[in-house]
Amino acid sequence: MAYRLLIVEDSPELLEAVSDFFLEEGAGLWEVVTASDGNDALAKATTGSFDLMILDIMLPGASGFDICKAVRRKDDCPVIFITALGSENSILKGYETGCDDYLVKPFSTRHLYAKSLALLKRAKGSPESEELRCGDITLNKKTMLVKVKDREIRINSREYFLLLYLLENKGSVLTRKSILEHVWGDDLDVNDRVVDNTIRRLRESLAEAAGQVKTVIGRGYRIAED
Amino acid sequence: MAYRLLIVEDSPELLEAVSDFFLEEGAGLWEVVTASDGNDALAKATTGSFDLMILDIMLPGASGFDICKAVRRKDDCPVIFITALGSENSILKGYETGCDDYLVKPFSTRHLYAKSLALLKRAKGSPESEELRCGDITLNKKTMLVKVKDREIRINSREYFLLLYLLENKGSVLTRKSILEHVWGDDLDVNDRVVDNTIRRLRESLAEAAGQVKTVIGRGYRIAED
DNA sequence: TTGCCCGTGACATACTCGCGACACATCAAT
DNA sequence: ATTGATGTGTCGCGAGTATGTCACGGGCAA
Repeated sequence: MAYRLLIVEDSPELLEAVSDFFLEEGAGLWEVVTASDGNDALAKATTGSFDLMILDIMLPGASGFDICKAVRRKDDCPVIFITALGSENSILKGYETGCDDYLVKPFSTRHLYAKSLALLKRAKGSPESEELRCGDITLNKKTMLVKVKDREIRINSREYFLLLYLLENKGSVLTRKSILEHVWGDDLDVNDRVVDNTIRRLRESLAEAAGQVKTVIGRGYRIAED
Repeated sequence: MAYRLLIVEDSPELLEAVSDFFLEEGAGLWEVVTASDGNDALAKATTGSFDLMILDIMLPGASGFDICKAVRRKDDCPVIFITALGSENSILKGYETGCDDYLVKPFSTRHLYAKSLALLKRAKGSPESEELRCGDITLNKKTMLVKVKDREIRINSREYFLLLYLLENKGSVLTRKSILEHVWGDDLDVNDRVVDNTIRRLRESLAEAAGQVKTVIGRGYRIAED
């Protein structure tokens, strides 16, 4: 699914350059909304829901600072300032209003793009990773194929979603209860032992990598690197 | 509780400047570990557990990239590169290795500090931030792993929840009654001595850190820094 | 000392979990 | 429709682990 991005910048050329770069570089990854004056931006920022905002500071109407503050009152959406104001005070003011990053013009669009990905990854968890890996196990969300040491293995649906849930929470201990909720959903009229059994079958399917599925007695299960 | 910060930089002056700034500006907020060559840094980064790393790229021994990659194999700790390498390629390579930010020298220490705070705030909710620490004991609520001096220990479920309760109320004395209520819940038809016994077993599990679990005669138990 | 409080080891029991076996549903090929 | 292959839920057993209980003894304060 696409990430919603708001770009606010009063120079039409720069706005277009940045916007185009995101659209071309991450084909389909971004859904870009733009604004070129402060009040328009404020309206869009406060009413819409975004995954990332890139804001100029000096704007006609409300300033980038104003927009950032307004956003922060509402949610925790990542914010990057791009501005010609390179003074230390201005930078620090930016961070005080709660921005995540501050880029002084002129800047490399590619650099901005890399920053955005890193920030999004930090805020949301990895953007475009279709592959989840842990030790010898690789799971591809798109093809739904699972590999152990680059050898493809046969795995059935319940096991697949269980493994997916484990991998998406690599390292964490998952209780039976939460496993049931996430993998079985609302069919909560099932026996507790299905989890054990599915874990067992998953381990069988994983063959050499079976040991990576750890049981934490009294607490649940987790997946580990080895 | 202090954030554990690793700073790696081969110029002694810069290293000291940055380190001092963090220690003075955020009095008590930071626990700083430093390294000035790549191999030392690599050892510290992979064995210790940190909340943030600030890495130079060009170093004697392993490079900052190497350190970042090694760290990423283990966990998700935020990484900021500080370097004289300002070329676009180098910056992008930095982001590819999974860093969160890339600062080109010369930079403002105050700016670095602000970035660090913003990043740390953002990284909340990541595994590292779910950690409770007291003296040599670290408990991660997400992974449910307990470490003593960075060495993982085996602990069973009852002991785990007892330790969790102690750590969440670090400093306070907890009576047997309140411990029973919180750790045992509704099964209140248990003997009073189970608490003692579980405390004993917890101390066994904690090995060297056993002394941190203090008994307060006539009142109950508390956990202390040493 | 006396009495209370706590630590400790031993022990019995309760519990968890892995496992095999089986039942039933689904689905495709015949 | 019949058949068989496959996927999935359920049951019950047994080994290993966790946990509650008890009894004993030591330390400390009065």
